[in-house]
Amino acid sequence: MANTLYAGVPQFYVAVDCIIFAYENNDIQVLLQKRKIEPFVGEPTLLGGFVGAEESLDDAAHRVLLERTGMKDVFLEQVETFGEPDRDPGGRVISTAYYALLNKKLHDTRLIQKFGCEWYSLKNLPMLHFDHSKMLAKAIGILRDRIGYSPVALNLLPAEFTLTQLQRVYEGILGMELDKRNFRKRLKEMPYFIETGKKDKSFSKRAAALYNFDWMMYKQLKYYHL
Amino acid sequence: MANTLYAGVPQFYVAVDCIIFAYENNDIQVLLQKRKIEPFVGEPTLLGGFVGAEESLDDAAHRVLLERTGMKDVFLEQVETFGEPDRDPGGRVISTAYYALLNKKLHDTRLIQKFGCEWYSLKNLPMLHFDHSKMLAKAIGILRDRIGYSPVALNLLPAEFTLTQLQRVYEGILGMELDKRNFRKRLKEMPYFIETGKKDKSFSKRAAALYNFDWMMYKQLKYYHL
DNA sequence: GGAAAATGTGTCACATTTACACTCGAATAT
DNA sequence: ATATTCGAGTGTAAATGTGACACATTTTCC
Repeated sequence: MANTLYAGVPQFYVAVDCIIFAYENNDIQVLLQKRKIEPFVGEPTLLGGFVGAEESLDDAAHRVLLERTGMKDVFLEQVETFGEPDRDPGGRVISTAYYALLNKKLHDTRLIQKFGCEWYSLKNLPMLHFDHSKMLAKAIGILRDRIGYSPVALNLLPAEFTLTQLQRVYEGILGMELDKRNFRKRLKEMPYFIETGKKDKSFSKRAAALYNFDWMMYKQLKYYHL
Repeated sequence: MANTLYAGVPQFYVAVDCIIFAYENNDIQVLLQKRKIEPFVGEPTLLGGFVGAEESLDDAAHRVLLERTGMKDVFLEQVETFGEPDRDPGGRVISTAYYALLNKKLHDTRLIQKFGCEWYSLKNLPMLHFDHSKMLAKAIGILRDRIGYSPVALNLLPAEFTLTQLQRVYEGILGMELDKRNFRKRLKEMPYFIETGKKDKSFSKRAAALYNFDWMMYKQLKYYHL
């Protein structure tokens, strides 16, 4: 026994559950997995996993992402920890929810199929068991809030993107339409949105300008303005 | 063994740590406790406790509050969960941080003395061991954000309060001075700040009007405006 | 009765936010 | 080759919100 110091103190299973967001076809989506164990076998569930003995919570969430989607360095942020005694009928499990924002083009579609994962539109989410619907709702709330003052939504797009794509991402997250001119006006005031000079024709007849985001400049300006 | 389902999965100690805020003399304060076990015996530490086998995280935080301050029904909100493998040298402990806002007049001063607790001004906080300084910093950040769109700061004041007191609470939390007229102008637009008709002379020569906050009206209006 | 200390009140300049409609360029169909 | 279609791209005016600012009032204390 390594821990004699806290002898007698109860111990718990600790898990992470990931709310994985992606963007495709003007639509924000969430990745859910068919549950493999009782109860609720076959029903969609958040992607979760137990935390390893020598693993941090963040590492566990990154590991779950890597195992299921094949992606490293995915944007992850903690949502909240859920610890009701009866939240999981299989045992006393504390679960920390994370949300992830990933570029759907870079994920491994075979891997997610192998795990029985499927993308669901934010507009048409199924009911989830346990407290997973609460986790999901909280994650959406945090994300909606976050994009108001942080450029995290860019994690849902390729490095080069059009302004219309970015607007669609915001609209999908917020669940409302935005005014094109006002949206673009605000971006123009931010010097870290860089026009690459390239054009994208795949979404329109008239080509749209491709931009990228200068994260270095963003961080420096943000730091400076503290 | 109750849990055969997750056999072989590692288990962890689970704790809560509370960042307890109060207001007194134009000053926001945090309650810290002298640590009783090695390492760092005698140093100030956040008020923490292990979660019981049949207890939720929220319940554990409320219990810690009750044990140490004698207060029930204290405002509590989860901050973040910390789970680095080496965060506590005494064992593998996951800890969920909570912040609490309480009316200092109602707490049991003898009880906190018995536990070796002391109030520290936000303006003059000591360094804390483990990840407790991170927890504290995060809690302050969340609180600063929260008071911008929620009346939680009222939990730091008695049911009847003057507008100057409330302004001092905001100033203490934000760490900056606010304009009196603009502050009061905004409150006047909110119908759930009710003038009681009573006056308070204890803080000024000219008496100040006492207000209370109609939580019912607040919730109803908020709900309605969704 | 005068000084000190905190309460309480309104306006104006400026910045921010919102609403709104047409031309441009390229592909496609006739 | 011409017309049609579709998304890209652009500016202005009105409304709203925010921030700065100064003095009279009431009571206590000396």
